[in-house]
Amino acid sequence: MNHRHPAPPDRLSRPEQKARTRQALLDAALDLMEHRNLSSISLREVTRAVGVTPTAFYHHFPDVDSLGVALVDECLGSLRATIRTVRDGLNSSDEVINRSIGILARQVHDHREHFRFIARERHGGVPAVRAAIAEQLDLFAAELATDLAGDKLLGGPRFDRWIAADMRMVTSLFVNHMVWTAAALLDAPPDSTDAEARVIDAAGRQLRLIMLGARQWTTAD
Amino acid sequence: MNHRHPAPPDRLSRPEQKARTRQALLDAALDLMEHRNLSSISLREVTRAVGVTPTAFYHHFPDVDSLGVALVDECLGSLRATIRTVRDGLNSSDEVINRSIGILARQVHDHREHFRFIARERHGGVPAVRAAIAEQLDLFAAELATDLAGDKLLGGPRFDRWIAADMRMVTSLFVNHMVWTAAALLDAPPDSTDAEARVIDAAGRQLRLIMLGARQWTTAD
DNA sequence: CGACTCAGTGGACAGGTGTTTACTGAGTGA
DNA sequence: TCACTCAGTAAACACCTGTCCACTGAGTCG
Repeated sequence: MNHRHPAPPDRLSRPEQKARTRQALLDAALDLMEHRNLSSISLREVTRAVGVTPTAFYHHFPDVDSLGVALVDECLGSLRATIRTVRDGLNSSDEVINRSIGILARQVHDHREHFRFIARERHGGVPAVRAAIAEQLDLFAAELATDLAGDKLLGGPRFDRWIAADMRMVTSLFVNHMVWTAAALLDAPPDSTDAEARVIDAAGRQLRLIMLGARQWTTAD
Repeated sequence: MNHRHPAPPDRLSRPEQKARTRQALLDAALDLMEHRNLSSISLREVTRAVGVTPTAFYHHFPDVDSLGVALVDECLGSLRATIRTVRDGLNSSDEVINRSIGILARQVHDHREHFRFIARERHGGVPAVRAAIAEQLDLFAAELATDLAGDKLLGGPRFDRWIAADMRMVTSLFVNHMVWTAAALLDAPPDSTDAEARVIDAAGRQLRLIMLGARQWTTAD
């Protein structure tokens, strides 16, 4: 038997238990935000849903806004990671478009709450949360810029020749389109594959049209 | 002197007074939403700001959400009217682009609260308000579609030949871009003409790129 | 073992909330 | 003139909120 006891078999260690409660608070908040707003859910509701005392909340977050910031990192961080793992193997630009939208649609389908939260709070919420979202979206745009500049899209625009300012304007166009597409997918009824397909089709056309414009773009200030 | 008294000179008639209070409630709500959210302002706050009893509120709106719906009509209705009055006299497509963005920028500059409200509540808020916003934006897209199809843009895409589905996808692209541009203008500090100019410049480039793509677009399903 | 840490408890606090009820009194139309 | 309408009042209602306080007791470390 162990004469030291750093990790008893069934009972959880203290930091483990704390992390678990913290995660439970995050999950509960996301749940409560299905039909509502970060600023319209109360600290007490969240703790009630988890099954702890209101006071216990303060051991994890100074206030509800900070919990919101943590949620932003959880939601967009995971999406960014997912996208990073599948960014390679680019071929024709149409293929890239279809693939990207497919990934986005799957993510929205699997993590509705995450995207709903981001769409809700992007312009809607507390300054701190908005800033956190803006920061993550800027990271998206920056990563997209390096990917586009580095890789060769067969039959697509020669992004490697673009000046920085134009690069930023086109990546922000893509990122905004992504966020808008996610929001449109959320507005579609969750079970109707038909409505979802329509949104995906329209989004694909829009991206193809933008790509067409980018190919023609002469990069002069 | 008047022997009938339909409108006494200094005192206001009853419906006038009622309309005035109603408008005061709308204005006060918009004011309170400068840093906050429709669902996080309270009925009592609004009435307090106007200087009437909480109970008086119910003579104008059944609840705060309905006030929100009324605000949507006020904000987007006025913008739609403004745009309608200046939609004529189109020339080259670049000119149209610059003109449209100019109008938008001026409107945002003059009615910050209106656009802030729309951006906040578009995906953020109560279902009724979101629906009202979506309806108004669809109206925008429809009007834009008829304008584009009817007029001849010199050097621009021949929109009059497009099929309906593609027309919808491109107008929704424009409307979304408009909303996003408004939001970006709001995020810029209100006094800095420099930041504002950068946003306007980027938005113009994006629209020109989209127009370039539209010109190339072959309308096949 | 024994001292210490700290996640979570339970109760109380002052203050704000939406909505109800009965009322007042100026504006109004016959 | 006179009865009626109805925007706004005043007080009370039960309820929920964030935060403070002193506390408990299991996990942890020397």
